[in-house]
Parts: sequence; C-alpha cells; structure tokens
Amino acid sequence: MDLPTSKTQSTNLTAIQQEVVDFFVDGVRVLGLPRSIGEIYGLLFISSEPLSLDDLVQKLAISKGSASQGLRTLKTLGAVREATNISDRRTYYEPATQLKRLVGGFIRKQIRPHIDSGKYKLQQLRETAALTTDPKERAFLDERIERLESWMKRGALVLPMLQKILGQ
Amino acid sequence: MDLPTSKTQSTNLTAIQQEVVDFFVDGVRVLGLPRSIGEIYGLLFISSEPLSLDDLVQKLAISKGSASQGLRTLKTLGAVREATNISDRRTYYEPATQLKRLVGGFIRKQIRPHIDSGKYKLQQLRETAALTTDPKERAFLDERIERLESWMKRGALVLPMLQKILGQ
DNA sequence: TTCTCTGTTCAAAAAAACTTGAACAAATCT
DNA sequence: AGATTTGTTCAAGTTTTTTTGAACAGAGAA
Repeated sequence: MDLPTSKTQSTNLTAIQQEVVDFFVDGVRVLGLPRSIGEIYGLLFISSEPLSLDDLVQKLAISKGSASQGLRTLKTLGAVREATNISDRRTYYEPATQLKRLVGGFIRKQIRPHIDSGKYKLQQLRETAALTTDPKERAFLDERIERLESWMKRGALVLPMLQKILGQ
Repeated sequence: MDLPTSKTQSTNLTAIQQEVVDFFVDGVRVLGLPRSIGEIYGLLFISSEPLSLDDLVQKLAISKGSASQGLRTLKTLGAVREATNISDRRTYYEPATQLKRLVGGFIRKQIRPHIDSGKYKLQQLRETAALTTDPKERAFLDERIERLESWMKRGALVLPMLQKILGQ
C-alpha cells in the first residue's frame, strides 16, 4: 500500500515538509552523504522551531540510532547546532542556514582530508618514480607526476575561493 | 594470502602504476564514482602508450564487464578517448589529461542534472507553500524557500567560475 | 560463408554502505 | 537511593551499489 515514489513517505509530515526533505535527500546524495542525513537536515531546515531527537525519530520514522548518528555527523559538519534557552530535559537542534558555514564545514571535513592525504601520496609517488632508470620512461613519469601536482595545487587554491564566493 | 593493504594488489602492475591507481581510486571515491573507474583512469594516466580493453582486464585483474562499463562512463565524462592511428582490430584508449576537460565533463554529467532537477523541485515547493494560509507559518516558509533559491543561484554561478579557474 | 575475435549487456553474486534495535551509560527526577 | 528518561554504541540485518561472467551481437579474417 505504499506509494512507490519515495522512501520517506508517511503521514507524519506535511506536504511541504515532505518536499523539502526530498529536496535535501537528493542534495546530500550528490555530496555522498547518506539519505538519513538529508532527511534530518531537511526537516530541521523547514521547521520554525528546534526539534529534539525524538521529534526526528517520530516525524521521519527513522530509528533512534540513525537519528543520533545523523545528528552527530551534522554537528561535526557544522550544519546543525543545539538550540539554547529551551528548558527541557532533552536537547533541541536547529539548522545552520548560512551557506558559508555549510560549505566551510563540508570542505573542512570531507574534502580537505583527501587533499592532504593526496599530497602525501604524491610525495611517495615522486620517490617511487625516482627509482626508474630508463630515461624515456622516467621523463614520462615525471611529466605525469608534475601534472598531478599542478592539479592538487589548483584544487587547494580553489577551495578558499569557493568559500569566499559562496559565503555571503 | 592477500596483502591486507589494498584491494588492487597484483603482480601485474609496477610499483608506480599501483601507486597511481590507488591515488585515483581514492580520488574518484570522493567524487562518488566506483573504484573500477579510478583504477582504469589511473592506469591509463600512468601509461605512456594507449591501452586496450584487454590490457586493462589483464593488468588490473578486473572483469571484461567492469572494464567495458568503466570505459563507457569515462568516455561519457570526456575523461578518456579512443586513440587514433593504431592499426589493430581492437580499440585503444588514452586519458584526457587537461583538468579543464575533466572538470567540465564531471560538472556537465554529474552536477548539472542535479541542479536542474533541484530548480524544478524548488518551483514545486513554491506552489505547495502557497497553499499555506497561516500568515506566520507562510512567512517562515517563504523565507526558507527564498534562501534555497539563493543557494541554487550561487551554485549555478560558481560552476562556470570553477571551470574557468581550473581550466588552463 | 563460416570462423574468430572484440566488445556489450544484464541477471546473479559479491561487496559496500546504511539502518535498525537492543543493551548500555549518563543524567535527572522522586 | 531507586526509577525514569535521554541519548550513544555497535553487532546484526537490510538495502544499495558494484562487479562478475556467460550469452550474445557485430566486425573482420579466411
């Protein structure tokens, strides 16, 4: 009896909430993040009041485990923060809505580490290539490695620009 | 009896080939592409001569199916092209090594479609929000949707800049 | 034409990623 | 203190994605 169109289909969400959640599910998928992250952020984004973990579990019909882990990831990315001045035993969350902050967190946590490990691998690559004696082959390897270095350099250059352009 | 460090461990590749392949396996993973794509592109990138499908199958120890599909994806992305003037029954491939081309292909095939579908969903969102009568809630929804629109606009603006900065 | 070789397709198998839920720890209430 | 509620962890289950390999189509050789 389920509708076939979407996985997050329930009567717990209003039409607009469902649409926004789907929007973000799609969005985070592009970024390589799991669907539950998109659902959680999406619902927070379109809620005018902060939500608790239990709110998320009930409205999105996901497990407590998913909600807990998803919130942690989102906090780590700086995409969600704990709401202050709510006097309740439980913690309430609200979304960060500044693109600058979202992009910055994503770059810092998801992109930078790869760039850094890439630089290290490149270093190793140079050393391995140095063992090649055949001059022609050596020249070819050097050329390619140089190209990789240029790519990495440009990548490292572009990230701050991205943040500057997108932020504010 | 396998070495535990890497999945693509074989005696078919030289040390440097193995390292470059690993480098790209990591790279494409960030982009959300399967490992075999990284292996194929990596090996082509560090080979001074074009390679055939069979070369890839043997050296990378992957199936013909993977190699065929991987090459198709890479061709679609503009990351690989067929080598000309090789008189052999089989087709040989060489990598595109201009960052501009690689980035352009990736954006065109992997990013743009999502931006487009996002714009469409946003349109729907506006319509759904228009059904909300409560003025306070309505104002909140409008504010958020506006924010989403601003994000999409900036995203669409940044992509060409990216290509320009990275290309050349 | 018939045979051989190259490359594609796609259903099934395997691997990877994600989610669940029950056990647990920690905090707050009575 | 004991009881209750909130939130975390992680092994097991589920789903999704990727890879395999055998069947097939097409092109060229004999």
